[in-house]
Amino acid sequence: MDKNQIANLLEGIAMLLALKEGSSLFEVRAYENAARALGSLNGDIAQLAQEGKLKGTPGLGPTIIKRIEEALDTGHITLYDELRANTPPIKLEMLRIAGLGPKKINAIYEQLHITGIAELEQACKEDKVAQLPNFGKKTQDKILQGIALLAQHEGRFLYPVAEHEAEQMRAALLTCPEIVRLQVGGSLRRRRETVKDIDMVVSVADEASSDVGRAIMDFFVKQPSVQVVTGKGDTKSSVVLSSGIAMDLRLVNDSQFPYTLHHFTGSREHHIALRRRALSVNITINDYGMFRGKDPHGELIACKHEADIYAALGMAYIEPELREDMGEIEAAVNGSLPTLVQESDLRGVLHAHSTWSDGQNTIREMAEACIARGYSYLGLTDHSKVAAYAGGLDEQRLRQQHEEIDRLNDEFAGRFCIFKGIECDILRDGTLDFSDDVLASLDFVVASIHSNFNLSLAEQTQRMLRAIANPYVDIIGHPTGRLLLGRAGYPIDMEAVIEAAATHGVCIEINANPSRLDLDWRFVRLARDRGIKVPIDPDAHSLTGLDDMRYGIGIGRKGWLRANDVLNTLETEALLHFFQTRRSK
DNA sequence: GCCGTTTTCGGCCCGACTGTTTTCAGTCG
Repeated sequence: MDKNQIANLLEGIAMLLALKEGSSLFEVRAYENAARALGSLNGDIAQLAQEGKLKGTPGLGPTIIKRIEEALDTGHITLYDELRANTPPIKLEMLRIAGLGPKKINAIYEQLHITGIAELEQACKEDKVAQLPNFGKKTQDKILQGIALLAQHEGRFLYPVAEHEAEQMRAALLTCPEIVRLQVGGSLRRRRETVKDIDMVVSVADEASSDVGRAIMDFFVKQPSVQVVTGKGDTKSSVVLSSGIAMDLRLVNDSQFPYTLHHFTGSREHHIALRRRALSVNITINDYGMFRGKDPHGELIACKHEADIYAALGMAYIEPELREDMGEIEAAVNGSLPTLVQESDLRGVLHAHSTWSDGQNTIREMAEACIARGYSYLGLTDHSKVAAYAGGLDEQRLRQQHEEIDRLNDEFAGRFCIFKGIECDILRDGTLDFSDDVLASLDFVVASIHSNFNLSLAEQTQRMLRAIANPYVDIIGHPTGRLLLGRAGYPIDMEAVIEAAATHGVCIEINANPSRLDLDWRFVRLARDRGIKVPIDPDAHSLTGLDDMRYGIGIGRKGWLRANDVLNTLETEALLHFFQTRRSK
């Protein structure tokens, strides 16, 4: 059993405990904390357990360590099995409905004996839920809305969808002259790969009356993109937009803005850790300020900007992308936070397609679009021959493509460079779709899996490791094959892949396509720590696909990448040297 | 269930909004 499987079991225990009547919420939290602590643990879990090194890890106490050991020894956690056996599955399903928590779920289950979501929907329509004690018509309607939302999108949205909605609303609100500051917070600001809802914070002048706030809230809920108003107050309103995504608007006085923005940027885990640190230096933080002592009406520590909040705690400013309680607080205290990569650090594009395979634009068009975006090079990577569905190139067409690239490079000489690459399929057995002498004719090789997704974890990992060991492979493309909100990636031992890539000096890309964002940011950090260069690649199949680079930048920043950790921040000559040096080894 | 340079017991981040009930519990972020 690996680390993530055990973390999932612990998370499951937390969820099941929450649904069990009479259990302690703090115990639930303890299991949640433990699951996360395990997730961010480096190294082989079995080995750490054997050497007794789990002890001392914050969040892992004697009881939970015993449960981890049980999972390692037997593949099971008895507590989990028991809880699972005693929890009707419908309770877990109901947990995913917005507005339903453990208490209401238990009340519904005990009194209506529901066994499925469809039955719950039926019971709502028959007005049975509204009749329950402490329930009412509005709660019932909210449950129906929640069920509809769940069916529509599984409750999450791709980053660009949320970004677009947020940008539109931002532009509309900025026409209100009373608004002093306005910023998007939440997971969107933290650049998570998918977003559940949009948080926006606005401020008005300190001396503004509550009428001003009310007018802004009225304006907000009347925007054309608002479909349903789910809550409205003077300082907070909630809506669902026509795209199905929920949005909260928070309104404060301008002197409270930095504290509130910080609060609504999250993450929850970052705040718990930060507030714990604040308490240890006798400071209390809430949505509206930070105060000396334990009294949230005590002496205010004045902050104009978010950075002042961290400074008051004796810490460096923590970029929103890093606020996930993954070690950023310790790093901010001891001054070891990285200077994160920015889009302007990128010098060129690697991993892009043209009309030679399944791209929509010619090589020239792609190259000129790169020049227009300020890039110095394009690493062209059309598909290899086995990818017939994508018009993959055979050896002869590859040679013809190289002639075209040579002509274009002559034309662009001195101001732009096209590198001859390929996105070469990794075959089922881990060999590549081209022979070594064909691969040798290229400047660089991206190797990707596009078939046989259903191999076992062991087989898929072996397949990838064999490809990584091929001396002509420079970059692994979209390493899990996942499509966000669409399909899970193929099973693969990513730690083993990263280890092998580090050994062979192979890069692992962040595929910047917003439906992929693969390598996952949680593993980007690990790859970086192992010294792996991580290219940020658009996998562009058209000119507009080149604009996806910024989504990859977001993920790179979440993975603590600095500019020199990213392969395509290298200038043309340096990158060529990098590829040639790998070849000569 | 975890944790401790005030604590080995008694805390655990903190507050808005909602709905139902009439003073507060539940949910959410």
